[in-house]
Amino acid sequence: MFKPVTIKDIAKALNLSTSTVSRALRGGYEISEETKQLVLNYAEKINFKRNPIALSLKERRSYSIGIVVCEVANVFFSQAIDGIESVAYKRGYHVIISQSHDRYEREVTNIEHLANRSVDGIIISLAAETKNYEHIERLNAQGLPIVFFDRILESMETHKVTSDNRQGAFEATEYLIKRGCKRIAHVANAEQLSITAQRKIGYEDALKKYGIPVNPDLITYCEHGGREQDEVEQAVATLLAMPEKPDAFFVASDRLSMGCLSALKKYGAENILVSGFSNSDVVELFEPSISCVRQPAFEMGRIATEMLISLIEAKYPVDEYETRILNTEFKPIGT
Amino acid sequence: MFKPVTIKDIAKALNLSTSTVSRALRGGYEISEETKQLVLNYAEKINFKRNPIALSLKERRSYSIGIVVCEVANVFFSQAIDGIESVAYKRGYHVIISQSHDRYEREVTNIEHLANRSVDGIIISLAAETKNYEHIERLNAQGLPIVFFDRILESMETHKVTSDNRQGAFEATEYLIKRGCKRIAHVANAEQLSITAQRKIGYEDALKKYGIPVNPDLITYCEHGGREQDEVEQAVATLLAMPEKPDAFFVASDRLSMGCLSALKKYGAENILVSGFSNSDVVELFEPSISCVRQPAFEMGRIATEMLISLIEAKYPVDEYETRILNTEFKPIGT
DNA sequence: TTGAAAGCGCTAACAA
DNA sequence: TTGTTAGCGCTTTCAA
Repeated sequence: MFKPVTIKDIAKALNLSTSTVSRALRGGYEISEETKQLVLNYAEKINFKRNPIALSLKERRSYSIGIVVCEVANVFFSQAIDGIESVAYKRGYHVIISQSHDRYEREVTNIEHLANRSVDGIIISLAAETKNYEHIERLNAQGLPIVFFDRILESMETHKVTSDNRQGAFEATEYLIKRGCKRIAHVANAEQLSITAQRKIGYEDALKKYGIPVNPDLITYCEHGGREQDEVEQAVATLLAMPEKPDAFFVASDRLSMGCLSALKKYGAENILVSGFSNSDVVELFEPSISCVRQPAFEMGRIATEMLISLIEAKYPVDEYETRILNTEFKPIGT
Repeated sequence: MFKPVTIKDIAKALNLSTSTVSRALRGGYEISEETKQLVLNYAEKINFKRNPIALSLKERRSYSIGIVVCEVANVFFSQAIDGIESVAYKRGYHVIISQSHDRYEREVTNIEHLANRSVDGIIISLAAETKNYEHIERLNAQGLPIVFFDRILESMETHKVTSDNRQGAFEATEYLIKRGCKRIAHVANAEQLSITAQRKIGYEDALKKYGIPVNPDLITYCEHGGREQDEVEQAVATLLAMPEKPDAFFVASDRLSMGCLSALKKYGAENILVSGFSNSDVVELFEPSISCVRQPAFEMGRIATEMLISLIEAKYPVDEYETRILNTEFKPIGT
């Protein structure tokens, strides 16, 4: 069926050996300009392309990197992917995207799929449901380069990129306080995620700064990251049903933010002030509205990829790792 | 660095030949139950995985399929991707996603990247800017299985999946007419896209049915698919500046719909009624609001993948091709 | 039932 | 400067 031309075909046609052809193709030294042009012209004519699979087998690397995110339909992640692609392509790498849908099993399957010599390294943001990290630790121990972004695994020794989740959460909460809110609920992501912990600290710090007591009842975790809208609606309903209803919501992620706004609308609680993490580009269209903490998603992807490629191409084993924390930006409603 | 175990390691450890190990691993016949178990147990113990690259080279296929869409940040496409993945994984295929960002050059690059023996087939929705199809036609002629979905290439003989764009557009336009609108503008995608033509026909059919003259001045094409918001704002501004201002908009795609709503809000024209194609799941939060034509994106992805795999795994050359047209669903505002 | 050997497409020592 | 050859990991005839 699909039968691409090989180096052998060229060799035969030109009456050369495959190695000569190979050398000519890769612009080698040790070859006469004449032969080289001959080969190059012919290759061009018949539209020859090196077989990347054979190359991979030979070089024992694939020039492709794997990405694992919870889902591409999430603006934050699709922007991050754009950032990843921007440097990957420039450096000659393919990008293979896979989605965990915030499920542990999917994450394991995807990583194993990617790992087994078909990618040279992996960039990952953990699934909300992941609590066991063996699948990643094992690969890392085997020497597969892994870089974390966004939802990182603190305990693993490798490069990491996050945004300043603490500060972002602080600003979002402070904004609500300054707008006069006193009972600020926090709809959080799965408890074990790094970002959840950081954002919670920021939230609490803001409350403390203004002398507002931290009330654990006002904090709800969505263990599945809001994978099903039910989960979020449940959380919102519970908060709204409290004897002393919250007067504001601080929401910890893009998906949760959308879910909360929907739920608030559904329950007719549009008057409640909302701020939260979201990279949506149509946020100004939302009603009820939301003040957003923006993460530099593209930049995070870019940096994570630089880091990964530096690991992949490192001549000597790397033992100094870096954690980059990028600034967030706060956008109050209507700006 | 990363050094996975090979079949050879197993052979050495167990004092067998590589061929025996290979046979045992793939549950072959011609092998004693005893040896088989021995190998299987050992392989399990050391967590052996076959090297997919070597396999690909050998079998001359990669068990992976390539996808080209304009962007994953678009809900329609991310849903379609979920559909594609759902069947691909079940059938043992990897999925490699790439984005054209509606640019012709990116589409060409991506396709060539994917094609050269690293994928067994391609599922594609054309970039808005693509007007020349040689890059696809050549591959198809070479025997690489290709399936189109959404933005199809009518002239190519292969399987295709679309939704009923004509009917969807008809319903969206008819709705506006029934709400009393008389001057309905149409913000369309790039003119050469299959979906643009179909949706325009649906729009015009509806107008004709109700005796409203088709006014070409009310139709604006966005040649870049709304890749930059400027393009959409320009289109909206021009329409709003007409001596007889339109009283409604029919918008032809998800991206354009978002862009139009933003632009309408910006120009203070929220009173204009809007309907259009959109698979957004937070559409009820939008202000101004929009009535949506929903496409069965997941289903389209699913079917396209079934089709592609049937082409890939076909024992004999296929020469009967199918075009599936799926129904859309119309959701008036507030339902 | 097992092993030896060839080959998928390519590169790189080594020889000529 | 060019060709010969071995080998990347795996499967698969063919022989034993």
